[in-house]
Amino acid sequence: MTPVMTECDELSLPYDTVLDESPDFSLPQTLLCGQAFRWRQLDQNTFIGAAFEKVCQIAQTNGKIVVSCQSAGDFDAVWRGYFDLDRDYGALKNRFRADPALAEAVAKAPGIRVLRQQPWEALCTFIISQNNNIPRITGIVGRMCAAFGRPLGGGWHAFPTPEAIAALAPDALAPLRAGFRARYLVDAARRVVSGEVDLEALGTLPLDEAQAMLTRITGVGVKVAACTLLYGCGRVECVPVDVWMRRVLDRLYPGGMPACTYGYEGIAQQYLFHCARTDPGFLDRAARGRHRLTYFEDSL
DNA sequence: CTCCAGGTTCCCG
DNA sequence: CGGGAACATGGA
Repeated sequence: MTPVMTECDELSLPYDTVLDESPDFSLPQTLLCGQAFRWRQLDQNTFIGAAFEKVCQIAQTNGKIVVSCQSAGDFDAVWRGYFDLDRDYGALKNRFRADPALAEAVAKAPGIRVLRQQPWEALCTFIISQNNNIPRITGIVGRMCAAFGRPLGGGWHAFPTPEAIAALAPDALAPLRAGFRARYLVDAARRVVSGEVDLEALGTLPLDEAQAMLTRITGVGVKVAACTLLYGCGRVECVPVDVWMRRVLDRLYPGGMPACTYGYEGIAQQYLFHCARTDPGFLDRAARGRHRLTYFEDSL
């Protein structure tokens, strides 16, 4: 007997939207730079993933980017916003290039964009990220969706709702192998469901108030709060400071992010983070360059 | 076997 | 208050 597939297990992505290729949008640079954990690379230039309870495949070939969606309205309703396609990254990068170190970082990965994810998913994935590495974060997030998220077809699942997680005891999360972070996820869910953490308000509240709301959650410190605000709430002025950005700030910007990033510090952060993490010589080179500038100014 | 990983909490001086 | 160790898990 062959097993019968129910209709909802099948995945079809019949609705294509075609975009022109752009120097401001690289799929690997954007999807593999540690900001989102729900994308699988099918080949060099093809990815499939889920967000906002939808699945899509996105491929870059022959000067075009093809976004293949489940339903007719998905591109405009979900993916246009998710990939931040209405923001002019070319103009932003021109501003950033006023700073020499940023100019190098932008040149190194010019196709990075900052995704606009859902607040709850960003909160959870960055709770999971603490003292952890990207492959394992991806694994835990995948198991979390498979175990508790609504099926979307083809074995894909939505990210679980706060209600679904709030209803669980922490040991019910044991199969995720999230370790000590399991109870943090349940605490976060409980506070979201109770309204103590207002995910909508995080998008507009003054940054210090939004941070205070998030850090009330056990297991959420300043860094995870900043990631939630930047990647989940569209707060592009927000800079998560992890070990890599700590080094960048100490070495290059002890007085804070440079003026040319004003209002978009979080986006500038993404280029700097990527460069510091993947290019071992970047910080030394950039710091030397900074010293030369300072020396030059002193000699005037 | 030790070390480390987009941190945070807890505890001790 | 400031500095460390502990915290689960798994890959190098």
